[in-house]
Amino acid sequence: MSSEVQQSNIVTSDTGATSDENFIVERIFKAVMEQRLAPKTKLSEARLCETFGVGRMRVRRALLLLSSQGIIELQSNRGAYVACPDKSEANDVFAARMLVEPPLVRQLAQNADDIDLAILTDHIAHEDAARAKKERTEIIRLSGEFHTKLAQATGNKFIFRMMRELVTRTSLIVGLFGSSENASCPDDEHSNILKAIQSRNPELAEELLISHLNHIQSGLDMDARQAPQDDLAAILR
Amino acid sequence: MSSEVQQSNIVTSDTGATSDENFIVERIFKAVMEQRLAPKTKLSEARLCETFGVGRMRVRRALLLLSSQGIIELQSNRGAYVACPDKSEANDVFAARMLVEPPLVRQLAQNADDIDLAILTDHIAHEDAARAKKERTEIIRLSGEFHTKLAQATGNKFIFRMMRELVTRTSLIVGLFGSSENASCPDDEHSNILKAIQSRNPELAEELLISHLNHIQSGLDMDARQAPQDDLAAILR
DNA sequence: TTGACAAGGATTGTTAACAATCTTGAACTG
DNA sequence: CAGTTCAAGATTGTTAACAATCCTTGTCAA
Repeated sequence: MSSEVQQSNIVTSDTGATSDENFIVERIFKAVMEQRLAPKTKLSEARLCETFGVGRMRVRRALLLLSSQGIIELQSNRGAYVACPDKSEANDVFAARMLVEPPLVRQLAQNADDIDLAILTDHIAHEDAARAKKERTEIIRLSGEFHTKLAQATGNKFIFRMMRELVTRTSLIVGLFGSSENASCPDDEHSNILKAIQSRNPELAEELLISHLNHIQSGLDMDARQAPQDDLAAILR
Repeated sequence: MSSEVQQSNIVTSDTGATSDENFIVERIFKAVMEQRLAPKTKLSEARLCETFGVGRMRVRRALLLLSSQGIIELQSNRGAYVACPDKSEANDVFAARMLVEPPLVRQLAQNADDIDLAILTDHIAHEDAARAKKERTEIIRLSGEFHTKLAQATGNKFIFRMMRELVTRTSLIVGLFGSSENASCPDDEHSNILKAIQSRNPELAEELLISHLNHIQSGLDMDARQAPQDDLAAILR
């Protein structure tokens, strides 16, 4: 495990591309992740240009990158829309997480160093604080980020990228199929998973994670999809 | 498990983007995968334009996509170069595969249907044929593709994408750090893994896969890196 | 000979105009 | 009134010229 992880420079997200479009990508990515941009929302080039004060080329490149990550969908001659996962895709996302995440926490329970654990502990504190203040978007963001940080704690950028994609998709899915209450993860499950990792109990950590994922998935209603639209680019600040 | 998998339309690689640049991406991707394009090779826009008979914009978009997949590296004002993984990245790739692939084959041993197994069996036959004829690039291609097809057999596009990225990186790494002999996977290990899956023996399949990955990794010399260069764009046909 | 320096050419990055496609809405027909 | 057609506007796709940067090469001086 690495100590540089929390610096978030070593294990970071986007490869290639200049910093300008990475900024746009990150902003939109984050907005989707926090469910501030609903699926099917149209992202027009002109709007994004003025929002970010940047040329059309940069916006187009950013959109291309986002589409390659599955965050948005590019329709030919029709523009970019926030991705809208369907039932089957939702199942795939959870299946993929069920495959990857249990071995991940198992490994963390065996190998995580103190620095990683400190970061995660710190994160849980933030989550609790946000929950206490009932800050909806903050709760959503931190809930997803916990899982991302688990991956980050491995110090492995491939694992991180995989998990980041899966967690983002999960956020879209929960926004689409979840009831307003369980928009985030159940209260203390994250904390319990971390405790299992800290007490170096791989089996327990894995078991808790599996039931955690099951809780999230079972809180979804795969048939009734949520209100599709809403649009403001002021969402992007 | 799905029956449409081998049609390779359901679980496919690239999201978004028009077909033209996907063609370019696929061509370069494949060339890297088959070790016909060595790391550090420069991919100049002009060259690619004439090679594919396409405008500069298409090429630039393709390069951006390839860089987002980590296949190439975009250097500001200096152009695109085939990615050149270092020692630490190589270790990360194998660590990620060790995390993902064992549960994957375990799951296949439990759930793979006859169609999936038939595809894999067929693949092994092709591999053997290529080996018999000593067709180097074909052997390399099929060796990697076996692992990709394992992922494809799950019918899960996220798992597929993850594995595809990892396998491609592995190909780069083996080309860089491997001796000329073990450029591909050891002879009958793929076959044995498949047999374990067919006989519905998850533990054995997992065990064989782990030792298979270990064989590949231990055949590498992480310190002596290979001849860096060679360039022709006729490589792309 | 070696090194620094500068000019020219080559390559990449950016912009703006143009072309193609889609969307909107009003007029028209049945 | 419902449905269709068509034209104007809006949006996206493409191209070509221009700007900026990098690389090469030849010259010069130590």
